[in-house]
Amino acid sequence: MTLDYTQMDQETASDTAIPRRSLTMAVADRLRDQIMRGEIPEGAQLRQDAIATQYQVSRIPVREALRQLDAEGLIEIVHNRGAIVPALSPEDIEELFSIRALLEPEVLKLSIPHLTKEDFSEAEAVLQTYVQELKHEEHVSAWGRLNWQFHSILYSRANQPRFMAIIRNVNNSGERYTRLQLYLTHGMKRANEEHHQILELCRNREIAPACKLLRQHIHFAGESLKQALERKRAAAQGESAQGDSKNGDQPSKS
Amino acid sequence: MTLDYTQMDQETASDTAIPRRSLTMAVADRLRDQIMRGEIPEGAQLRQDAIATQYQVSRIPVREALRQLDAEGLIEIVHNRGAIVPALSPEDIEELFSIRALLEPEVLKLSIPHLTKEDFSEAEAVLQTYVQELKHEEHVSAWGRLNWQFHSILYSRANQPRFMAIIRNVNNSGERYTRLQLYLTHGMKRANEEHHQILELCRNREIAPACKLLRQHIHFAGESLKQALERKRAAAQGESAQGDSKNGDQPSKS
DNA sequence: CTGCCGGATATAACATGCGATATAGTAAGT
DNA sequence: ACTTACTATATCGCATGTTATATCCGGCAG
Repeated sequence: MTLDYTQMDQETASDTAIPRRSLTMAVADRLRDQIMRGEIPEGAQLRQDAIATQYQVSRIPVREALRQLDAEGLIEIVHNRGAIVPALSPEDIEELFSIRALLEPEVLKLSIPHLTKEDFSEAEAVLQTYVQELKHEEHVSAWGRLNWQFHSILYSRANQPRFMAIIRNVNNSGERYTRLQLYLTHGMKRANEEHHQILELCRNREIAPACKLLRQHIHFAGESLKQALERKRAAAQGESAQGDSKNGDQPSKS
Repeated sequence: MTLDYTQMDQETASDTAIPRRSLTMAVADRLRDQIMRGEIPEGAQLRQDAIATQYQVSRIPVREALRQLDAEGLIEIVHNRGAIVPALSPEDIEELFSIRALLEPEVLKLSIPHLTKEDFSEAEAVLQTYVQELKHEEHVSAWGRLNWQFHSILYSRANQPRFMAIIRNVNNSGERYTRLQLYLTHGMKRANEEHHQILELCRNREIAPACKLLRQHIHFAGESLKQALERKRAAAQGESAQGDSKNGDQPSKS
């Protein structure tokens, strides 16, 4: 996977202009970010022309970016019918978190022995930022990123790039639902406490307990998210057939 | 006419969507197959123009197919410099099989309760074909496919598409090295015996033993492949050119 | 003789245009 | 009035042409 991990947030502001480097990559990053933040809601169909004109590029980079995202599992491309952001079923959520619960403890196990003090303080800083952001409800989308940052720091010393690529993709696929978890504030609180506990166990190099707690942590997060999703779907069932306007910040066309 | 839409020979019944093939998909399948069979050797650089003229298509489908394969982890695209088939290090092999050893038993556990008699007989047939093919050394490339067929049949009832997608990709990434395992004939024999044992355990619905044996089976296969690869690399160290048997029809610059 | 710089060439990245295909809307027939 | 078939439009897919960038080679200077 040719993801450019080095430079992530350099072009966050510009809406239409794409900076240098590969246009395809830039468009893919942009769309991925928008999907993960929920700005492109589930079920939305991504039309190549609209995206191309929006980003001031031709349709070729857009097409390739869409194919990239399709391979990452973020969208689905159907022949001659465009790409859509699939709505994840509770079963999908369960499966995603099962994969996480399986892979991430294994990577953590390999990483813990090589974690440095700098890693720990960095993770600590992320957790503090996390607490700060929790106070502002409007920063929901930041939570998912901070969550991933914390986890990925802990895994960073495992030196298992393929594991990490898979884990990253799986996390991305579900991240656009993290805003749902805001509804269960106690769930977030619990997650935060577990994060601190996990970090402490890693500091003490208690590998097995840390991995076990991590597995439980992921499992619980998946369960609560699954339930939140089921509630949301049940609530959306009663409403109109077309009016899912609660996430009305969709950009696909204007 | 090098490219035929109509012939969709592969695809075991695991895929949900079996839509019409686009040129991009066809090219991607072709290239993926060639890479997995080893017809495109490691280190070869895939030039878009050459592939396009070879398959009688334009460069656009080729580009998109390459990007697809890149996202699958089969090749690496470097900006403005084309795509290459990466040479996997022994550590890569180890990581790939670690992932398999982690994911596949979990899927098998979920699948076993729902396996039918038809599944068992189908798997049995694959194993018999496998034994047949082993006698002909020239059919090495068939072994990888049969191996995957057998495994995927056992997992097919788990109904975990994302697990399966990951497992499939991980298997694909390493499959072009299965020919190396031919060198250790006893390893193949052992693999065959283990396959039969696993199948028997699945028949008796002995979930835990089956999963445990599967894990060991994958682990052993990875270890032996890793050792074979190390031997090959050590041998290739002396002679800069190693004669790969069949790559006469490939766009490799020389 | 060697190392650096600049142009030529090859190759990938991107844009535009055209043909193909699916969906929707309308009209006609039962 | 309902269903079906046909047409029109919007969108995707592929081809060809153009631009940008990296590599390679040769000349010039030190």
